Amino acid sequence: MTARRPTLKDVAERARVSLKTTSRVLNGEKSVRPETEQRVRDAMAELGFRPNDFARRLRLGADSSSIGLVIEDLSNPFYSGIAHAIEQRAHERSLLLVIGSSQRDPETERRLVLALSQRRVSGLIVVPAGHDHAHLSAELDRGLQIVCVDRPAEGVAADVVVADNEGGARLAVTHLIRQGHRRISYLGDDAKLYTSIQRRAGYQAALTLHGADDDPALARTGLPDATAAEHAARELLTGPTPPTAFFTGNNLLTIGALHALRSLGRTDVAVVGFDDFEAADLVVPGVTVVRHDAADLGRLAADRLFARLDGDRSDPAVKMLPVHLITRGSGEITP
Amino acid sequence: MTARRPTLKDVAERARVSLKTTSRVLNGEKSVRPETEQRVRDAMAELGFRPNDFARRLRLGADSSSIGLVIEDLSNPFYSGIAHAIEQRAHERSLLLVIGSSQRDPETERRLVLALSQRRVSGLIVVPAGHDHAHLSAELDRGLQIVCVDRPAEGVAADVVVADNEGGARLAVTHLIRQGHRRISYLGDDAKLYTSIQRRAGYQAALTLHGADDDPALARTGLPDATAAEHAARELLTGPTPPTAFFTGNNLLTIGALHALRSLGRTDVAVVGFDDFEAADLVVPGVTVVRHDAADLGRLAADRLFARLDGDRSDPAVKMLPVHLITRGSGEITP
DNA sequence: CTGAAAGCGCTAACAT
DNA sequence: ATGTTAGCGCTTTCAG
Repeated sequence: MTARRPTLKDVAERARVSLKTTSRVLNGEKSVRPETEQRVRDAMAELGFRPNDFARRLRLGADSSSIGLVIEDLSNPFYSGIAHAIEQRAHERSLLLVIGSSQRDPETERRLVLALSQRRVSGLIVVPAGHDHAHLSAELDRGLQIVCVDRPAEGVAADVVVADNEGGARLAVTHLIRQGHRRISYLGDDAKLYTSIQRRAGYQAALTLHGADDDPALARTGLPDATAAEHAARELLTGPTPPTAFFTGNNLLTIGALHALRSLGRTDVAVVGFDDFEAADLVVPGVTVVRHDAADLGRLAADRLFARLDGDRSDPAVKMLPVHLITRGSGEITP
Repeated sequence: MTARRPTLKDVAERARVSLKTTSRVLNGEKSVRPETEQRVRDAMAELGFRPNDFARRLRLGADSSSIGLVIEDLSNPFYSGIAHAIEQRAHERSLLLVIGSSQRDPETERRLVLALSQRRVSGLIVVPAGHDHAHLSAELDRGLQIVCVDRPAEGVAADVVVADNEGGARLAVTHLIRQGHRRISYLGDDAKLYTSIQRRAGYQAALTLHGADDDPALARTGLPDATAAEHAARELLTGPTPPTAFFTGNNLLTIGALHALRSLGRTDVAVVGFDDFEAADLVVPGVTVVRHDAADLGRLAADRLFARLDGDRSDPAVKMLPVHLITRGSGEITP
């Protein structure tokens, strides 16, 4: 015999008042005699009453007072940093955060977006995966507010908050060139990803601008993780025309490259990585990186979404955050 | 003129069928003529219809098909690792994950738990903060399934999944003693925290068991972050009776201690830390740590919760996960 | 195969 | 200060 969850009506009967009076107490409306209010409150406590959120929101025509976040991989510190910043901002507005990891799978992303929309999230922040973003446009058309973070969704009229990937890469590679390097290798992940494209472009731009070697063999992309980067770096270093420096496209690949250098006993090769990481300053030499702040990215994305929820109807805009070169030693090794 | 969101009734009218038939199509019931079904589907598409989840769940008496997670700090890789594992498991069951960070504040935790319960999450996973867990018991009494992870909530009859903190600490300190250390310092965070208590206990137990120095001045707790640990370590090292080894209570404190050693130019002091961290093997020497897997913790907590949701009514149990000592060099330095 | 009516639990009007 | 009635959008009897 599983006792039915008590409803407002049950409370009303127990307190010997009408449903409406009970509702008044629940909602803190003032026009209730203190004595009556107390009786109602007692009844609620005795019954362990909890208002039914669905009924309430249905009646009010409200949304779920939560925002949805579809992110790539919550276990990656960069993305969880974004998520945390968003969660903090949401908390300030008494909104809950519903999270789903797309695992870079466009279909998973699509399903998550749909599920979140169905649950009537107040707004959505997405790290877009894949290339077909029709489902996002469809939600926008239905009136759901969407903000993209870390990369834009091509062809979707939504706000975007991104880091200056291209500029950061140019900064990194120019720095290496200034140290005297001519043969600089680029290690990157999925070449079709927006961030990869931008970083690769910055790499190329810097090479061209300063007349460094633009040898296609030096650019290795499609590296999914640290191990792949380690293999690629080792191959390059032991090949016929090795690089004297690496520019690595993300934190995992940086770590992979450093493992390769370590295992080959090479201390004469420079490394600059995109993304900072824990203990980067404890490695010897310290790892020079292009840092971009995940928390800032998340914060600004949340703020953009809230502005929209508050009625901002201006044209969708791209917000690009600056990045910084943190020199710690590994990028200052000369050839 | 913001057009009202179309309802099932609107769809029914447009398709010139009854509400019920439309509902049948929506729910994929078979007893609808294909032709009728098509008309309804067309109407839905034309109107951009989306079923109202609140109405649906209200009518069905269902919960929100999501699970709540109240965690300490999503930006800490350890906790985001837990969160990610839970999210993956939830995804397999088509459940969404609603996350809130308590920031170690019991009042924030209480509010989050209440909010999640009100939203009718199917179940709750909590990293308990503080000491008064009455709100958790209250939810349990109302029938909400709760699993605690990383630490138990004292006095609450809920399942718990924790790492073997005490055993891990004993392992670490015994290892240092075996290297010949007698004066081993313990750096810990908030001394009232369950994990801290356990790790501290393991430290003491090992000291006592092997007759190493149990000097109270060597144990420093209440260190909130890496910087605090760095200061504490430096003080100890430059004090009258310095330790020859450190056992650090979490990843942040380990990094702080390493910074202190680095800045003092000390390479003769051993360090073993609780928690593994990114690039721990790239530091020189590699950092010896007690590793416990956040993903395992999350996975098992989720599995426990799902078992409960599936009707398991056995007594609440504590699941303790083993930890492993990863020797990389820093813990093998002899005095 | 299709439809009319009732009701999930709550709040907003409109009484009293 | 309190109560009555209607209805949010959906699904579920129960009829046709």
